[in-house]
Amino acid sequence: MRTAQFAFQTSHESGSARLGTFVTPHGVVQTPAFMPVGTHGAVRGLSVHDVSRAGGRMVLSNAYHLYLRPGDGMVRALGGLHAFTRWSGPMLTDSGGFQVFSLAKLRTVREHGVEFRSHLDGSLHEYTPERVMQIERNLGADVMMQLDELIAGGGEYAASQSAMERSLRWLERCSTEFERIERDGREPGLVLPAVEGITDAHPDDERRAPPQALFPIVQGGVHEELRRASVRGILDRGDWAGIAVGGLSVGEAKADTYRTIDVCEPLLPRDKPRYLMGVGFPDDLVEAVARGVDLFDCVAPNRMGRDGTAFTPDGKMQIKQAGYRTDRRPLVADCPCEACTEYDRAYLRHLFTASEPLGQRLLALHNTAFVIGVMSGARRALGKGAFESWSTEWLARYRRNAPE
RNA sequence: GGUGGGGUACUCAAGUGGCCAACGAGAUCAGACUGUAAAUCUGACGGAGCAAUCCUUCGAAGGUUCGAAUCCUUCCCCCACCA
Repeated sequence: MRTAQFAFQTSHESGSARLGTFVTPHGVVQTPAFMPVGTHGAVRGLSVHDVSRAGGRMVLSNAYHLYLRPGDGMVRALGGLHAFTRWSGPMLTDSGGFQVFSLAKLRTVREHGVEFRSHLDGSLHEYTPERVMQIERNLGADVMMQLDELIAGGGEYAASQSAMERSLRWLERCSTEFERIERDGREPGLVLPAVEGITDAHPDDERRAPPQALFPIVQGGVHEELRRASVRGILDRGDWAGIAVGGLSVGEAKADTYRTIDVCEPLLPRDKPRYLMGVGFPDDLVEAVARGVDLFDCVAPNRMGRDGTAFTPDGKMQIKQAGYRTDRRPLVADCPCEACTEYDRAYLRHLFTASEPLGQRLLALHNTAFVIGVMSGARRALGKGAFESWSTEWLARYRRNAPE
C-alpha cells in the first residue's frame, strides 16, 4: 500500500484527546478536525472558497451519489474529483455504506454486494466491495472508505453482529481490490466518456491510480463485545492509514454513543487518525474529541443551518423565532463568519421568512464555521495543555439552556 | 332599473339540514434534523380548560326545524351581463 504519502503524528495529549497532524497527498490537516460534507461534489450552498474561509481543510464526497451522477468514469475523465470540484485540499469519499442504511427501502443487501434501485431513475445497480473500490479510485479522493453495513441505532445484537461481520468480510474484499488496482492499475476495460478538450482520456501514466489510502470502518452497534471484535478484526487484516468508527449517532442514546467510543478507543492504534463518521453536533464533537477522536464529518451543521437552526456557544438558536424580528445583534458575537460580521439577526430572520436562499447559505456557512471553530478551540486548548478545563467549560456553557 | 352569480375563520378556498369549530392550501407560531433522496419533516393554528367539556363563529336581523354555514323572509355589500 502506497501509504508513504500519508502520515499521522500527535504532539500533545490530554487524557484520550490528542492534538495531531494528518498528512495527505493534497495537504496537511491539523486534528481534531471537522470535515464538511459535499455529497455531490459540493458542500451544499457553499463554494470551495466559502469552505476554505470557514476554516475547512478537508472535505468529503460520496461515491454512491457521484457514481450515479455524473458517474465515476465521467469524474475521472474530467480530471478526478479535485480538478472537477476545484477543491485542491485533502478529500475523502464515503463508500455508499451509509446509503445502504439511509436508502434501505431501495436496496437489497446480499453477501456479494448491495443491489440498489437508483433513487434518481429507478434503475438497478449492483454495488460490490470491488466495484466501490474502482469507483473511489476513479474519483481519486485522498482517503477512500470501505463499503460497510450499518444498522439503526440501538439495534439488536444479532443484527449488529451480522452487519459488523459482513463489514469485516467486505473490508477484506475492498482491501484486496484496492491492492490489485494499486498493482495492476485501474481496470483495463474501463472506457471513459468522451470529454471535449481531452484527446487521450487515459494516457499510460494515468493508468496508475494517484496515491490514496483506504480506511476501514468499525461497526458493531452499541454492543461492546461486537465493537471490540470489529476493531480486532480490522487490525488483524493489516496496517491502515487511519481507522473510522461508524454506525453511531444513528438513533441510539447519546450515552450509548459516548460509551461505545470509550470501548473502541483503547484498542485503536495511537499513531493513526481516528475518524468518527457522521458526528457533528457541537457537544458531540467535544465529547468525542475528549474520547480520542481526530476526524469528523457531518451534514447536520449545513442542513440545520439551511433549516434555520444556528449553533451558538450557548446552544442551538432558531433564527425564525418571532423574537428576533427586530434583533439588531449579530447571530453570534465575535464569530468571524460572514453571517455574523455582515448581517444582524433581524435580517437573517427576514431572509428565512421570505424564503431567500441567502439566509440558508449564511446559516449553513455559519454552522460550518462554528463547528470548525470548535475544533480549532479544542486544538488551541490541547496545545496549551488546558483541554480538560476548556472542554468542561465549553460543554457547560453550550448545555446550560438545553431543555434536557 | 332588470337578470344572474357571490359574501365562510389572518388570506385564498371547500362545504348546501345533523358525522361542522367547519376539507384543503398559504400565512403565522413552535419543534425536529448527526458518514445528505431534506430550501425537508412534525405539531399547533376561534376562545377557555390538563381533560371530559363549555363558550363564540360561516355578511346582518328575523323565521322554519328536535337540529341551520346549509331552508325561508327582509336588509346591507360585491361582481358580471342587459337596459
